[in-house]
Amino acid sequence: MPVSANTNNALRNYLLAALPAGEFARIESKFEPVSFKLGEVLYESGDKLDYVYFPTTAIISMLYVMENGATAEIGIIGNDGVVGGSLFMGGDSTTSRAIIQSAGEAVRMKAKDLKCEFALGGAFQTMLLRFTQALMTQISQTAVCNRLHTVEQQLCRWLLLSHDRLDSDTLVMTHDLISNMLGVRREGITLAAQKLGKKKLIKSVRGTITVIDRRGLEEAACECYAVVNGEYNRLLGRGISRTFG
Amino acid sequence: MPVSANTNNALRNYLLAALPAGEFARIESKFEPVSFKLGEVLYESGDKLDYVYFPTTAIISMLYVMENGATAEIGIIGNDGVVGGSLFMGGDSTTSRAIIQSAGEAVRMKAKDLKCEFALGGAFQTMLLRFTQALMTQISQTAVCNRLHTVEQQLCRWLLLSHDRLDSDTLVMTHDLISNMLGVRREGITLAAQKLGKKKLIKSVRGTITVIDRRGLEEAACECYAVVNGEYNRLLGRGISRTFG
DNA sequence: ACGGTTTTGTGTGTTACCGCACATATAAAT
DNA sequence: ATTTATATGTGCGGTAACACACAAAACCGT
Repeated sequence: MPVSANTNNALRNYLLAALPAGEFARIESKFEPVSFKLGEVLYESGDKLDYVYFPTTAIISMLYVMENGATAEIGIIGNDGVVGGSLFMGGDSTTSRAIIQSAGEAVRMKAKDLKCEFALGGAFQTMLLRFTQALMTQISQTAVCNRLHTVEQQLCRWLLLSHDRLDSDTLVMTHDLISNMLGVRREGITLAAQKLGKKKLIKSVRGTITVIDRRGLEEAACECYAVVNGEYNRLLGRGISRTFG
Repeated sequence: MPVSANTNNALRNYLLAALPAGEFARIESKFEPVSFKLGEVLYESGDKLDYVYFPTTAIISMLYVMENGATAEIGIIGNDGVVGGSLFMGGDSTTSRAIIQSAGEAVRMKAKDLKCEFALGGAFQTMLLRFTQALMTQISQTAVCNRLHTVEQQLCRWLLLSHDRLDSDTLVMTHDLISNMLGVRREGITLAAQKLGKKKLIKSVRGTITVIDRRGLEEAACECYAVVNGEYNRLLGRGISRTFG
């Protein structure tokens, strides 16, 4: 019986890994591993949520879809968080779509189980609330960034947030997909990526973007990235950022 | 001893008014009435929060202030909500400034008392969580709106959100202040307000904006307003919108 | 009634991004 | 190897919002 596989998997999620051993042991049996492909939809706007997902290697993007089909990203969630938090907040659905931005694994938990555990009020509850607070900061900063910054700056922020939640330096992602996330034209991303390429910060080749100069990317980004990263560190108690020195 | 004054005051906040009588009675003594002038700052970005505020007639705007001084609004909170929710979420501060957008009253509660009551896990907790979820929708929609919609549409959304939280049809607010909220130029607001004026939706005269045709304003707005309003109704169980049949 | 302040109105030139059209390059399919 | 699909590059006209500079009101205190 491969219990340890399940366990190790779940522990790749920082939120779960930070739980006291006893508490983790209690809820461990509620987890079920799941695997996702790029572009897969976890749930649509308005869907009743049956599960919450704790990503271990996958990255999920929360997208709002307008009536005319235009999209804009609200937030990015990786192995530092949980998708479907509105469940314990009392809503059973959200107004956004959750889509896999980077293929990988997660563990999921039944909505009912989550609500039970949350109601117990221990470290698990504290952690979920703190993460929600961090997510709110990310969403807020997305709003600000959308208002005040250039596409190039926003691309930097987006790449950094994604890079933080990824093992590799290479993102499997087309300009077109990124343009959906940032809510701009595909050509705008191509242009911005070219500029960043000329500055030797990234390398963009057909369907992949590789981060070359992480430090330089941070400097090219607006303050929004640093604010979000700072709050994640403050609230969740450790850096998932790869910032050096 | 004017206990009833205090009581009635607090009950003008829908969140508190919706509490079961017993629960309200228990926490009633923790409330302290406060009065605010336009432009007053409840707290700055990074400040440690000593109180949470339940507006009764005041309206509060959550503003993000950039390093260069530019500002953008994240959300609007009136008598349908609570300011300082990050307290029970586990952060003791936020990255935004809370500023009085419309003068009026509120009741406040000590941070410590709030945390205690929240931990009890009753209707009060449920309500705080549900409101937080509604607020997240508002913030998300602000992000989307900032990305995809014109200043005129955004002005409509903003006016509607403010109007919903106000007794009067007249907002005491200069174009300059609104421009700070929406993160655009003052001239942009003047132009947009003129257009809405020509359509007979509002009347804008030196420091005040009066809503003339509420229904028309809703039609001129992007879908963002309706989405936010819908979620508030769904999650908080009653409409604060003034939408007619 | 007066001068000072605040608020709003208007014009000019600039810029970032959009929408569209299409050329080119890279990968996958047969 | 050739076709087909997908991804990226590039150019051009259009537009919404910008920055800056003032003019014209509306209100305020004395």
